Amino acid sequence: MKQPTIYDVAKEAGVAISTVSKVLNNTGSIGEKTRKKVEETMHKLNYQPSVVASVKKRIQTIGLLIPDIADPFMAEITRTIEDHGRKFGFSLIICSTDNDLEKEMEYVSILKKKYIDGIIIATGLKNTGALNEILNNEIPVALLSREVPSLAVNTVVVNDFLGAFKATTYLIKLGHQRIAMITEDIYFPVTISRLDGYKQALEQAGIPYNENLVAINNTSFNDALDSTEKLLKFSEPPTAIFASTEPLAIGAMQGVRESGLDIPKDISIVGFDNSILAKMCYPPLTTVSQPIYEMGKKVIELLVEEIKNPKQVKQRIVMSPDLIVRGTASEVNN
Amino acid sequence: MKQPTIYDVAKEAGVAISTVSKVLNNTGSIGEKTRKKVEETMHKLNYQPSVVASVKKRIQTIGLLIPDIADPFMAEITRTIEDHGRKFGFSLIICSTDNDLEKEMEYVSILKKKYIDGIIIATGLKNTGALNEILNNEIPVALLSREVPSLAVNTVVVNDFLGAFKATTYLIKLGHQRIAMITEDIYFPVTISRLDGYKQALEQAGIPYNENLVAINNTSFNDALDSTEKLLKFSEPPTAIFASTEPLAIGAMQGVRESGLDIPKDISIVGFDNSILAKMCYPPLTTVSQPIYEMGKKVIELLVEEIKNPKQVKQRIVMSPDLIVRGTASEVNN
DNA sequence: ATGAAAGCGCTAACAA
DNA sequence: TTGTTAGCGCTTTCAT
Repeated sequence: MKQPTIYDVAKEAGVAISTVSKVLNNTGSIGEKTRKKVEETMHKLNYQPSVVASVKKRIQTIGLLIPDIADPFMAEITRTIEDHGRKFGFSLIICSTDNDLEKEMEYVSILKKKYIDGIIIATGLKNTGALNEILNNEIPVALLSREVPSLAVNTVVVNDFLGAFKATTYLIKLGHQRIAMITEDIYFPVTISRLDGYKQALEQAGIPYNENLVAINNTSFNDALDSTEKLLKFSEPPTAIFASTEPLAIGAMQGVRESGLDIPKDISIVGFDNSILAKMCYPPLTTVSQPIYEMGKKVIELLVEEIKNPKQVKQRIVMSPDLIVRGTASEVNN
Repeated sequence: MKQPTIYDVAKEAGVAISTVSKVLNNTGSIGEKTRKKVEETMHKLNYQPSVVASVKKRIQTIGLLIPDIADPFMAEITRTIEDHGRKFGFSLIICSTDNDLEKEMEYVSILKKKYIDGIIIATGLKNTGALNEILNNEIPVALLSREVPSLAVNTVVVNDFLGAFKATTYLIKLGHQRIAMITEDIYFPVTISRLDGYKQALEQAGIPYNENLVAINNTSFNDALDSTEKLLKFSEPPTAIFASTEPLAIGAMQGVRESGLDIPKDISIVGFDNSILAKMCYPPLTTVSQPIYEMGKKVIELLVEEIKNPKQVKQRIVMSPDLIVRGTASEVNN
C-alpha cells in the first residue's frame, strides 16, 4: 500500500491537482462543495502530504547542535525544545558534537543538505567557523548558552557570571575562605564567565584569588574525582568546592568521600545546572539552577519566529540563574 | 548567497546536469578529465547537493521513538544510535512519546510525511496500532527493547527475565528472604518479564511470592521514594529491594534514607539498566547492566541493512544482561 | 472558482 | 563518455 499522492486524490475527487493543493494550503479560492469533496477524499485515502516533495519548502525540521545528548542537562533541555518545537510543527534532529570543531562542521554541512529550516547551536564553538558557514547560507540560527557578540543572532543565555557569583558568595557567607573551583576546559565563554563570577565574589569579600585552588578538567566526572583528591591533599586544603557543572560536582562529591571526608560536614559543595543529577545524588546537591524549561521554550520560539519572518529583529535574552539550597553546603566547622 | 544547484555547477563546468549528477553519485561512466573538472567546480562553488530534491529518495534520516529523551538511560542509548547512524550517513529525529499512544501515532504520522528512511521504536506500545500503521506503509522498522512476537520485524532486546532473575538470585544468596520489588506500570512486556524473573528466582529458592512486596509506580522516582517508605513501615519490612529501573532505584535509596536507614547495612538495593545514574549515585548502585553500546549499534545496523535491502530476512537478537556489583547490596544483618 | 502548465533540484532511462 | 529528457510530488502563476 503506497502512500497516495496529490494525483491520486485529484483523480479520485475528480478535480485538478492544483485544486487539491489549494485546499491543502488554504490558498486561492475554492468552492465550498469542492473543498468538502476534496477533504473527504483525502481522508478516505488517508492522504499524507509529502514534506519533501516541494523542493522550495523545507522539511519542517530543525537541527540541534549540542555537546552530548547523553549529558543529563543537555537531554533535559533537548526535551523541552522537542516539546515546544512539536507545537509549531517542527521535528528535531540531534547532533552531538563533543565540542569538536570537525564534527560541528560535518553536522552543519549535513543539515544544510537536508534543507532543514533552522539550527539551534548549544555547542562549543571555540571557533566560529561553523557559525559563519551557516549564516552565509541564510539559514536561521539561534544560540543557546553560547555567545558570539560580533554576530546579530537570536541568543538565549543564562547569566553565568551571576550564577557563579551567587554560588561563591553563598559559600563565603557560610564562613568558607578556602574555596576551590572545579571547571571544565577554560576556553569556552560559558566557562570563563563562571570563573569570572567566582573570582569576583572572592575579590568582593577580600579573599585573595589562589590559582592553585582552580582545577581544570575535561568534562568527565572521573577527572573531577581525581582533581578533588589532589586538592584535599594540600597542606591547607579547601573547605568548599564550587563545581561549574553537575557531573563535575558529583565527581567532586565522590572525591571527597574517597578521601574519607563527609559532605557537607567537612567539605561543602555547590554545583551548577540543576539537572536531574542534582536531585538524585545524595545528599541532594546545592546548586545554581538554570531555567531549563524557559530557556528551551524561548530559543525555539525565537527560531520559529525567525523562520517565519527572517527580517525580524534579533534578540538576545539573558536569564537569571537561582541558587537552590539543598544538602551539600553548610557552615565551616573549623 | 544562495545554495548553488546542480545547474549552476553544470553551467560553470560547461557540462550537462546529468554529468554532474553522475559524478555526484558515482554512477554511469565519466571521463577522468570531466570528473576532475566537475569536482573542482563543485568545490569552487561550495556546492551541497540537496537531499530532499529527489523525491524518490528519502532524506537519510531515521526516526527514534523513545519514551523520554530526558531519561538518562534513553539518552545514552540515543547517543550510541546517533553515532553509529552517522557513520552510515543517517541523521536522527527524536520523538519522545511518554509511552502515550496518541503522541506515538502523531509522531508516526509526521515521520511518514517527512519521508524518513526508517524508524526505531523503543517505546511503550501497549497497543500496536502505530506499528501496524507503519508496517502497512512499507517503511523499515526496528524494535529496541520491545517485542511484538506476532510481527516479523528486526528486534534487539535484552533478556529482561534473566536480568531480573540474576538480580533477585544475587540478593537471595546474600541471605535476603524478604525482597521487595519496585516496578513501573505493569502492562509493558519489558516490565512483565522483569517481574517474572523476580518471581522465578524466589520460587527457585523456595521463597513464597508475596504480592504486598511488589510496588507498582509510574516512572517517577518520587513515587519510588513513597513506595519505599511505605514498604519499610510494614511490621515485617523487606531487607532488600529490587528496582526495575534506575530512577526507581534512586528513589528507593532516598526512601531508605528518609526512613533513617542505611544502605547497604540495613537495606540492600539492586537496580536495572546501568546508566550514568548508577555510577553517579552514592553508594554506587549494584545493578543489572544492559549492553547499551552493543544494543544501539545493533539496532541501527539492522535497520540500515533493511533500508538498503528490504527483502532481507528479519532478525531477533537477544542480548544478555550482567550483574554489576557495586556498593548497594550486602549480606543481611539480622 | 477551477484547471493547465511551468517549474523546484535531482535521478535515471535512453539517445547520441 | 556525454547529453537529452521524462518524471518525482508539490506549489504557483496564469488562463479560463
